[in-house]
Order: sequence, then C-alpha cells, then structure tokens
Amino acid sequence: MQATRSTPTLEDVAKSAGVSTATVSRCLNSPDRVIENTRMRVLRAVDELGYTPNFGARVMAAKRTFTIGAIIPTMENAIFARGVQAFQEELHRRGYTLLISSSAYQPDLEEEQIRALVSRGADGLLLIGYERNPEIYRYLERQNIPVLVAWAFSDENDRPSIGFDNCAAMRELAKTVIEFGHRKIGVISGITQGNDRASQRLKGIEDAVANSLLDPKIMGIIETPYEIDNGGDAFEELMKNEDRPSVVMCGNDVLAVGALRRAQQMGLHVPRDVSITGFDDIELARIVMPSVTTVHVPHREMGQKAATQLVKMVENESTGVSTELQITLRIRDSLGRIARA
Amino acid sequence: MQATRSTPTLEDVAKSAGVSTATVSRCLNSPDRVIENTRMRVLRAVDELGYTPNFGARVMAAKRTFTIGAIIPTMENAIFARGVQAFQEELHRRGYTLLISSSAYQPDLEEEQIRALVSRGADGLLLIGYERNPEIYRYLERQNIPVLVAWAFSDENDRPSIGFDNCAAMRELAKTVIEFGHRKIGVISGITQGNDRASQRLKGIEDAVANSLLDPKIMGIIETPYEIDNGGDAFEELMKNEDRPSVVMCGNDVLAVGALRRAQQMGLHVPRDVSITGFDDIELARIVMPSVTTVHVPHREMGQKAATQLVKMVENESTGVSTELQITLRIRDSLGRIARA
DNA sequence: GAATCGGATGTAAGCGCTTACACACGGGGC
DNA sequence: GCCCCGTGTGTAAGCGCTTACATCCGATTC
Repeated sequence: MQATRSTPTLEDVAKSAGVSTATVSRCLNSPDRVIENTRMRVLRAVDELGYTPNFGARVMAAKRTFTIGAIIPTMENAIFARGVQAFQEELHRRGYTLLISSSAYQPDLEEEQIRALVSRGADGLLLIGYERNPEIYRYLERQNIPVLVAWAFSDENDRPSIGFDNCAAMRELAKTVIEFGHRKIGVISGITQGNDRASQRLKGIEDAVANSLLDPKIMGIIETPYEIDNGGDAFEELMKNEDRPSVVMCGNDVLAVGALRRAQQMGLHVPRDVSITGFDDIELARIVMPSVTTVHVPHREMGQKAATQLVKMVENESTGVSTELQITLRIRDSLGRIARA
Repeated sequence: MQATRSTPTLEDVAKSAGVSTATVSRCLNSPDRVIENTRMRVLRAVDELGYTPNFGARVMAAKRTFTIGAIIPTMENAIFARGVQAFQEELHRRGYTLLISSSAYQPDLEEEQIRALVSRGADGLLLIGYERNPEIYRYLERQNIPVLVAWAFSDENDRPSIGFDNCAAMRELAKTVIEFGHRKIGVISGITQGNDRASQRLKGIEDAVANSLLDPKIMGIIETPYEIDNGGDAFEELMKNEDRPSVVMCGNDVLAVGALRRAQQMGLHVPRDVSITGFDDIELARIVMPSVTTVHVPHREMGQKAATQLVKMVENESTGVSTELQITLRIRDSLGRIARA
C-alpha cells in the first residue's frame, strides 16, 4: 500500500523487497544472475505492487524493444490478412510483438505510419512492395532500422525482400489464358501509381501478349482501386466495347469477384459468355460460384519466413537476403476454353 | 556532419543551431513560444541532421503518446476490418496514431497484447467485447488507461462501451425466422467460452424460441471457431439429424457462408431445402449466391464513434459513456418461407 | 532616467530503466 | 594465515526528452 496512487516503479519494488533497483532489473531480465532467495522476494514484491516496466524508460536505457512494425496497405479485404497473421505468429514464437498500421494505399499516410512506428521504437519494419519515396528509405537507414519488403520480389532490386515476382506470375497466368484460346483480353488493374505490385502484374499481361505468337489483343485496360464494386463498374465499362473481350483479367481477386458478380447481374454466364481471372487466391476466390481462376500466393509461408528473416536482420545475424517464393496457378471454373475458330 | 554515426539527438540539434535543448524542444512542441528567427535556425538544423525525436524519451518526459491501441480477435476475416478502418481514420483526423494487435481469439494472447500496448505507451485502448479476466481490468485501472469496449452493448454492464445488443439483435432475427414459418432451427454458434458476443447471440435465439407461441424447436447447437470450413462441417453435422432443421442460424456470416457452400456441395438448394442466416453483414454475405440474410451492423459508424469517444476519455473530457447503436435486419435470398402445414 | 514588466531563452531537475563498475564475502590453493 | 578469485549486490551514470524556474534584456511607464 503506497501513498501515491500512481503506477509503481522499479524503485518502489526495490524498496518493498529491500534490494537495489539493479537487482530488481536483473531479476526481470536475466533471472539466473540473481540468487533464488532474493529473486523470490523480488518477484513477490512485483506481484503485490502489480508492477509493469515502463517501456519508454526501458527502450531508452536498453535500445531494444522486441517490437516489429508492419504497415499494410489495407485491412479491408483479406489480401494481407493471412500473411500478416502468420507473420505475427512466428514473431510471437520468437518473443517479438507485432504492431500493425494501415496506410490505406496512401504513400504519405504510409510515411507517417513508418515514422510513428520507428519513433515508438520498432526494431524492424515489414513493408509491402518496393516502391516508395527514397527519402523515407534514407530516413530508415539513418535510423538504422532494418526493413524487409514483402509481397514482392525482383532481381533488379537489391533491397532485402520476400515474395514472388508479380510480373512473372501474371505472365504465366496470361499465357495460360491465351493457351485456353482467348484472343481478346480485357484488363482491370489496381492503381499502378505508387504500387509496384499492380504495375508489375499489368506488365506481366502485356509481356505475355507481346510474346505470344497467337496474336492476342488487349481490348482495354482500366485502373481502379481494389474494391469489389470498382471491379464491377470496370467490368461493365469494358463490356460496353463493341468488340467484347472474351476474358477479363483482374489485378486481384477482389476485383475479379466484383467483375464476376456484375457479369451475373448483367445476365452474362461465366465462363460461357466471358471468362474472369483474379490474383492472390484469397478465400473469396474459392467461395464464389463459379470459383475464380487465380494465382495462388503462399501467404502463410511468406508471413512466416518474413518473420524469421526480419528477426535475423534485427539481431544482426544477417544484413538481409531476398527470398523468392513460388506461386502456382489455380485454374478454376471462371476460366473457360474458347473453341478453335 | 557529426563524428558519431548514430542518430542525432535534441542536443546535437541544439548545438548545431547554437541554442539550448529547451528551445529546440519548444520549437517542436509549441512553436509560437519561440521567436521566428530562432525557430527558422532550429528547424534548419533539424532538417540538416535528419533529426527525429526519440519517442521513448518523449513519453517518459511528457507522459503522453497520442497513440491508441486496439486489440482485435482476428484479422483473417473482414468482421472487424471496416470498423477498425473507420476507427483509424477518425483517430488520424484527431492527431492520434493507431496500433493494432490481434489476439487470435485467445484470452492469454490478448492479455499479453494489452500489456505490450500499454507498456509501449498507449494512451487508451479499444477492446472487443466485455468478457475478460478481471485481473486485466484491474491492471488497466491501476495503469490509468481508459478502455472502451466495442462490438458490444449491454445495460447490465457499466463499463464504457459502444456497440449493439448482440442478444436483442439475434433475437429479432430469430423472431423473423420463426415468422417466416420455420419451426425446426439448427444453430451454428461461435465458441461461447470467453466470448460474450457469441454467447449473447446464442441466447438471443434461445430467447426468441422460448418466447414464441408458435412452438419452434432448436434441433441442435454446434459451437465452432469462426472459419468458413468449420461452418461447413457443422452444417453437415446438423444435417445428419433424422429430423433435419429447416433453417440453420449461424453466429456470423463467415459460418453462414461456410454452411451455404456445404449445402450446395451436398446438393441442397438454399433456401428451398434449407434456409441459412448469418450475422454482421460483411461484404461476403452480399456477394455469395444466394445472398445471405443477416443482421446489419453499422461498422463504420461504430468505428468512428468509438474513436471520438475514446479520445474524449483520453483527454479527460469524459469518464466514458456507453452508446447503443441500432442494427437492422437484412432479409436476403438465403432465408425462405415455409408454407403453412 | 529609474523602476517595472513581459517575452525569449537558458539551466537543470527529473522521468524509470539498464548496466559498467565497485564492493563485500566466503572458500580454495599455497 | 595470506592472497586470489568468483559470485551476488549495490552504486551511480547515463539514455533523450520536457518543463518549472531562473535569467536576461529591451520596451514601457512615470
């Protein structure tokens, strides 16, 4: 029972246990350096007072927080959820706490969140995609904060990253689409501005079209934010074209499902009248009818390995390597074959 | 250009600008208390050195962080996503940063996350649902951290909260289901242990059944974690019953969609052969076919008001009031009428 | 022109913790 | 019995910041 009603400090505990603050601190941080008897006494005092260390003070003195920050573009749809969940689980296993922030796909907001997390003592950061203001990379370097880029991988970028090659993945899907006989391709892409994943995916389609001997054509490209209804609107727009695409390839599953629903509302049968493809393989793609053909991304694996690697970087066991993950195509009902002409 | 390669401190800035640390601090925190000329000089120095305040130190000295913490049970499905997004937006508008953690529906993990957030200096906390270890509430009280409970509201609980009455909401839905002619009701509930929302919803169904003069019966109740496939498994289980339910009411939309899909795989037509209802009105409920009858929760409104209110509590303008939000039923295709016998 | 005042700035005392270093003590080795 | 060593604790110096209080100085007032 103290006089002051404020939260107890190390010193209070020390006093109450009849030891020095150093001993209390040691009890908490390296218990084996304190003899059993003393330790018991201290721990009892901790308990009685309901003491919790003040993090700010601890950070200041020890320079480590065992906190990792992650900034993801959105929580509204499940794109990042599974990966982040796995990331958190693995971090937890290793004794780190994850703090998450969302940037709503806005670069300046992301920057703000990065600074917030860093100044709150994050030991390391997980960021989605390479593309951002070089300024902020400089800042992170200066602050000496290890950064791991996830959901992306590219040979051309030597920043440590874990993910897959968005361009190659989408190219492969597009190749398959073309092999299925499609020659008129509509594209609904995410906003490419400031989003390398989106632009790489788009490039993948363009590459596949350019490299194919079968003379496929891109009938139209619409960029739109990653939300269901936007996918629908874009789809409707593409279908206004006199010469309708036989397949609409979407930048992710959310857009694809939006397109799919709109198609059905417009009385079009998928895949008989038009095929639709997505990207990411989130649960939604499997759940809708017809199920959506998409690119499967190993979200859990990515999250888990990201954690392992980032921790290594934080603990100075690695300056950071890049890991490429393999994607696989999931050919489902929303993609149909076009009969030979 | 300093000799040391470490991050610059207030003192470095002060030295470089030829003023005291106090002046630098004032420049950053209350610029109008410093004369223009000096301020410019200081800001230039800040810029040149790439200085960012050390948060730990700042917290320790100032006792305020402008950080709010939120711990949500899961990010894997969209239940909390929209609300949290709105919460974050409103906080941002008011100058606060949101840090999120997920507890994976595990009370001990939640406790850990609460402590982590508090010790990292959260000024206030948003928690989902009332039910948790009293110990942790005591801890928060002792630490003097305002807590707002969201996604729940109950007259019987005087803890500040914002949300809706889960029991009454589900009761209303159940009443409608009964009015639609259903007499044999199957229930797929979330795990009620440690989750007051789940148990209140279950109670709502039981109340409606008990109070109805039409003699409806609950044919079976299965509790299962909130995941799609679990919903499917539970549905299959319920349908093994000789006397099959005519409607399966689910604890949330995720379970409902799982049940719906499984029904279709089993060759059952929804709603002709069996009706299905959900709760939450997440996007998924609207997207599947048939669309799912559910309880609409004003997620965005809840998130936004939660932010407003929690900030008030943090800023000592309110000791916290409780706000009840209105839910509405969304009667969609997955609920059919049973013809009079 | 002396007294007074107020605004701009400096001084320095913490905030709560960690940890290098100092110290005390008991037991072997000689 | 002396020296040395290792072990368990205590002492105290920061960590980087905010802020109450002290100080200075030019402007105002009479």
